[in-house]
Amino acid sequence: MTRTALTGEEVLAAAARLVRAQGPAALTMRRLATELGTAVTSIYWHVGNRESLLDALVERTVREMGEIHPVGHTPHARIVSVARALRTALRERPQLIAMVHERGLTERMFLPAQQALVHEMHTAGLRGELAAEAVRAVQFQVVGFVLVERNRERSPEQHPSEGELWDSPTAGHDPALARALAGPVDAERLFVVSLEALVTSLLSPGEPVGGPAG
Amino acid sequence: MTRTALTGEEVLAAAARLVRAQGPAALTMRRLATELGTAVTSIYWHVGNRESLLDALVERTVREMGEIHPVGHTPHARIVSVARALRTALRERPQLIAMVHERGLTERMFLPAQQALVHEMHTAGLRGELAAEAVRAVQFQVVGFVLVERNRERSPEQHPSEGELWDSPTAGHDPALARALAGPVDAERLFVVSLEALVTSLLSPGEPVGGPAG
DNA sequence: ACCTGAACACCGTTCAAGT
DNA sequence: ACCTGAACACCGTTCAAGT
Repeated sequence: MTRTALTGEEVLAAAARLVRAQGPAALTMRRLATELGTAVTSIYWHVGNRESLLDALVERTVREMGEIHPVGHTPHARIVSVARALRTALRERPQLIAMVHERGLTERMFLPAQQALVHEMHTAGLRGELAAEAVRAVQFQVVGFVLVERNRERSPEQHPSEGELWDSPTAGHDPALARALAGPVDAERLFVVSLEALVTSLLSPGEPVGGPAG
Repeated sequence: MTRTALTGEEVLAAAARLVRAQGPAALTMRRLATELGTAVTSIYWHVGNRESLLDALVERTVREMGEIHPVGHTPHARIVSVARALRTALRERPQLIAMVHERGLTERMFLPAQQALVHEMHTAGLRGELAAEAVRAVQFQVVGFVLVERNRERSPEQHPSEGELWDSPTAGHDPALARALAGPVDAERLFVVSLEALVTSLLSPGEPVGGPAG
């Protein structure tokens, strides 16, 4: 019945388990202590206060997000593949990613992907500010999309749902559109469509960046 | 010194003031009561518990976000103007928008803009599923961008900043790119660039949607 | 109809005291 | 070096009691 000495790693693992299973609100110091079979105050000795525990948890998630490998034979395809891989990785850890986002480490998390993207932009012939802008555009696109997507999934029951809101009168006599907007979003498809549009535009050197104002 | 009878509106206004001034964490029932000069328990009579108070607060924000007027002479320009107006409105209420997002009412908030966008897509000749997809692509783009943007602003001091991370070796011998990625983001410009790319692609009927896979 | 204080079950955190 | 319980200052919420 005597437990082996508590370690910081052990605390972290239990904390991650709690967050994954019941969300970040369930991660209280007292519950964690019960889970570990120790006094609340022992946790403080190993990982400091709750704030630094969350920091460590998020740090670990950022490390886990490290690897991405572009695939495909053109810069366009390879950029799209990085973006898709990133989306997948983000979607596998929804609560932890939300915590990373809340704590402002989204950029750090994105760095390996950013480096891969830089390489592809160079291959595609982009340099300097133009390449930097292209990299960031893709980054914002992916992270933003995943945040919105996740939000939609977490709250499938909007109080007046899109479905109820998009009855025929408001849809401008376009029943197919009304049906489409009332139905669920094909997020995968929407993601690829927007991404393709963005990447195509970024890699075409003809258009002046900033585009026509109207 | 006797205060006039407390009203639900009064409670809501004080709550909004607290959130705006000190963030959502500062909105505790006890602090709110002190602010209002009443007992904590009075608040419960007027607005129910904390959860429903936050609901009401968010509801009010969604209502406030109602109006947007497209400007410009082409559908392209008018769509871009709606997106920009929306971004501006979202950025004026950062904490409240975060709360709307957390509570899953982002869609409801976007509805008036969505209706305006549908109109413009129709004018541009898009119909049915294609139009619906275009509307949603713009919606995801704007909301996602603002979420990322807001996150970056809230945490300007990344522990290893992008600046430190992008020293010359990692940047692939492109000092201008390194400088650009190390510096601050021109969010306005990035927003417009990505948006222009997206809208241009959505409104061009030549390209098959879904694009080349690589 | 509206307001109140007391009480309950939770929090995070500190600290002196143990081994 | 590691663990503990007691104590403090906070929470949200309920409820019986007041007017």
